[in-house]
Amino acid sequence: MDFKQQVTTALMGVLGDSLPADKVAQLIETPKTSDLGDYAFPTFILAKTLRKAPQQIAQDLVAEIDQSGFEKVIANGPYINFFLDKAVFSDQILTTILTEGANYGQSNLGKGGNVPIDMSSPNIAKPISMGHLRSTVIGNSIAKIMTKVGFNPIKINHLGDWGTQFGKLIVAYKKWGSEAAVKADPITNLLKYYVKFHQEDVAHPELDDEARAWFRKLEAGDEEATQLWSWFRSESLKEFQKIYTMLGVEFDSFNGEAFYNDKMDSVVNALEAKGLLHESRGAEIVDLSDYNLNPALIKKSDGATLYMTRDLAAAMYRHDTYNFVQSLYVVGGEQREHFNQMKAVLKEMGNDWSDEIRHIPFGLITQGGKKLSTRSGRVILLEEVLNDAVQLASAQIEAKNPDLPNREEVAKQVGIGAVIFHDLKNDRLDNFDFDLEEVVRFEGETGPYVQYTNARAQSILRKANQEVTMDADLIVSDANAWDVLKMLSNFPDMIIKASQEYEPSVIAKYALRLAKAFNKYYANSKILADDDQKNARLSLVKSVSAVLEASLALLGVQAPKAM
RNA sequence: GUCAUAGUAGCUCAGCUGGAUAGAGCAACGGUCUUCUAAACCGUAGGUCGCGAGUUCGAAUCUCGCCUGUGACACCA
Repeated sequence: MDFKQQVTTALMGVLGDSLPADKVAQLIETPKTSDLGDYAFPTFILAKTLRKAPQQIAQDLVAEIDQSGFEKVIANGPYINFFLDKAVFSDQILTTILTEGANYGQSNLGKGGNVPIDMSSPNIAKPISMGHLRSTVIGNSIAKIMTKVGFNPIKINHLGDWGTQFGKLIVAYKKWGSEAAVKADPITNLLKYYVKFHQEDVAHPELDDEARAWFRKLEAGDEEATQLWSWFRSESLKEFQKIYTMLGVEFDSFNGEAFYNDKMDSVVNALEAKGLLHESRGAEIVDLSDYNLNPALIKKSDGATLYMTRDLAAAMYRHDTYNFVQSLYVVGGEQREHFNQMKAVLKEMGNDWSDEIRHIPFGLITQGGKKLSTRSGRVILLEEVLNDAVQLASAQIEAKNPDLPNREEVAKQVGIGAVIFHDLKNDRLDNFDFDLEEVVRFEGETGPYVQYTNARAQSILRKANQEVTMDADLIVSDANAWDVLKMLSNFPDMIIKASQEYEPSVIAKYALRLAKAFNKYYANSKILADDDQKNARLSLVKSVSAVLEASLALLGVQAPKAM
């Protein structure tokens, strides 16, 4: 039964023709606190047509309304407050969750449509930083959320595996590098060579010429250059894989920039054929003044292609390959203009599917208020942050629960869970200043708080020593349980909201509120008391755990059964 | 300068398709472990919702202007 529909029907019974049903449904709101009821209807809009004070209207309507099926319906000032029948609600929601299990909240809005998601995308030979973490975990969570509403996401790691920096890298490696060092610690040493190159080329500008020459060789398919490039790439990837494993993120494609090398000519040709390409200041551009945008640079004055060219090729490749219903790019907000340009160019080419391309921007991470950058040395290495977090979690377990079995495993789940959750709990667009203590906090509104709540629920289920049955009605009448039951019923709506807004924080905030409601119930009620509602209470605990675990899963956070 | 994005408690943020006394967490202060995991729970204190107009029965929420922060503004990605 749809409870909101029940309220709408009741209202329509007394409103007559004064308001259409969809308008009524739209006006029904959820009061801030349970003591004001479960649904409320404000009567202000009726004041004009009925020529009565809203307070009076509320009273009059309540007197006429059919209250059957509700616990009570009362007038409260200008509002009509509806209190649902708690027994019916309790039984219905708990039965639904126990029956559907992990499928609770699943829908098929997406009808199986393909949704490529451009995410993570680190640069070869450079370490993965906190900035990449955002794209990785946001993209991963969106993929899970999209799956839950029936889409088929395709996670694409658009690696930064091409560009002039590879010329520099090859020069540096040949001058100062060693195979053994790269094999032992690829990222650290490749980065070292790269940095040394930039130090040396100040005094020795001829290095830049060498680098350019090597990059040209690479582009021409020179065997040695290609072999080195491919080796750097695979060593880097191995290193990245360690971090992805820690984060529990998997990809469907690692087609990066290099993959589109042979696909750019056709883009340029197509633009030319449609007469969109213009020469300006020596470069080839597409004019976008109709869109109030700067021109899109397709070719540099030296004839070389650019980021835009490559992304256009990638966009078209993804369209042709996946026939997507949406194409997402989880990329920092500073690239807004770029994606607007890209969509505009595709549109100019006559591709109306360009409307289904969505840039999912996110805020910047700063340190001490300053932007991070590899060159200036302000980098926060993700691996270090994750390791620190695991260590802190381990210390926490030592202090709180030293007898816990498989402590190391749990420390990883909790430490890394804290980092991921911290990144996802706020609006994507919020900037945040990096503070390790803040990121790996275990108390308050954090991932570990949600995990801990679930661990407590699991602990009760273990101690109960009895299976939850659905033989009798699952009625939990405890007042403290009411908010928990209502929170449980909200989960499907939250998933839909999160999917429409591409906002994992919707799920994270929901999980926090559910956990909070459950902890309050837990602190005030004896769940394992032997009375006739014990089975019902256990079904509530089981449902809470199921939904908490499902929520964490949507965020890509693990849920240990004990911690 | 243009465009985008943000400004809510000491700090970090919810709330923003208009609605009932503006909510959390952290930090501070004070309570609760002989009873299901105290990574928890309860309480106290803390706010001109950047500023000023406008629309409305009603504005943190919508419109306009201003101030401040951040980002982007063609040959990087």
